[in-house]
Amino acid sequence: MRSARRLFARHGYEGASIRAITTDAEANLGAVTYHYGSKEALYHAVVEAVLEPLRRRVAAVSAGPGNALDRLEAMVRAFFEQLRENPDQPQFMLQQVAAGNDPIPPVRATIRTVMGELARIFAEGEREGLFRPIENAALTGVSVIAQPIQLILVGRLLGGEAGPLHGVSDVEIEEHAVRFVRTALIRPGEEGR
Amino acid sequence: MRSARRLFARHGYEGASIRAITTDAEANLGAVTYHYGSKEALYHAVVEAVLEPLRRRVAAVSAGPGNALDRLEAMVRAFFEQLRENPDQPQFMLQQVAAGNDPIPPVRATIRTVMGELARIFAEGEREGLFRPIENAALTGVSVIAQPIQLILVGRLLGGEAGPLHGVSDVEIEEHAVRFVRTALIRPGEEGR
DNA sequence: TCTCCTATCATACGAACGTATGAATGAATC
DNA sequence: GATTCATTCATACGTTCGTATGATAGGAGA
Repeated sequence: MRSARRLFARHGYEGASIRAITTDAEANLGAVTYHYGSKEALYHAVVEAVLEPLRRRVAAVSAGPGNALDRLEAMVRAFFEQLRENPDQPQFMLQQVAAGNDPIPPVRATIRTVMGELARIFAEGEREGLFRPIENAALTGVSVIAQPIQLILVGRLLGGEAGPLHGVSDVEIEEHAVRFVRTALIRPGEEGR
Repeated sequence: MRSARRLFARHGYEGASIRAITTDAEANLGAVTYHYGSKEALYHAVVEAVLEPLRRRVAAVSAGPGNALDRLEAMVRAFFEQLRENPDQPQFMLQQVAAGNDPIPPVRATIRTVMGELARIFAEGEREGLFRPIENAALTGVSVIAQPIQLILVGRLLGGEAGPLHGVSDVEIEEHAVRFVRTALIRPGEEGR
């Protein structure tokens, strides 16, 4: 599983061969077929294993303490935490998106969970007068989630020796994302909160 | 080229075979080798062909009229225009990012151009007092560019029959992105501009 | 000790891959 | 009309792919 996860993330579904995975895992070539039935089944298992903890984390934040702004910030931080702990995960999410096909069930479930929790936070934030009016919760949700995902991924890409993000720490990136999202959503006059 | 572009975008580099591409293009199997030399050379040609117009467009916006806020908005709209006219492009950009390897030269050039132009806009916006203080231009640039990319891609994914973005038009998506970015960067008190 | 049963192993199979090769084609040049 | 030359075409090569198969191993339960 660990090898599959890394190689699928790095090279995509077609690019990661069963041979490469089993060799990396120091297992026999037949191991995938025996334990999972097929390469595709292994892939689905990996995706589910990657996304399930994210769903749990998101649900926990949503049930957590604080007002809407606190919980929004916690949501962004939860994404960062999750993506930092699982360096291969963003690639998976983007591969799913980039493929453009109907997403497989665990992806669909994760999208539904995240969007649902964000919509609740937005609604509460508007009710409390903490947030600006939000015209479309789904679009705003995408805008918010885009921050951790894009920043982590692109940050990795631009963080190289000569890249524009060279030397920028993970903490700085997270604080930037939180500030950016907060600023975009908070109602003018509530900035102190 | 057109077939290669579509199939590379849809299935990734490894997932799109020369046979599939040439069949789709109603060309001979040998056409790729003859005209480009190898599959990899074809891929590089496709990436360059996809990114070059984007670089031109970004440069044009940066040289265009208006204050920093106008040009920032124009930049976001330019991305939407570009991505709408080239439906396969976002996948390419994300595949490059997801692969995590050293980006190939056209990608590197595009990143440099976009980030550079955005940094100029930010600096001018701060100087004019139109923008909030921007702590890190590169991070803020990523946050801005994440909007069109993520919204177009995820919008496609969530726009299905039962998706949360079903029925949301391209125009609404673009207006949302412009508003989101504008709100996140404009200095309080300048909202009327 | 013998019997299961699960797991690992080496190996084989057909299909699909990227690439190479030489013949056919057909418009341009003389 | 003959020649040239850039393309197209059918086909072949060796490799790698996902999967299937039968042998082997080794601990658990009788």
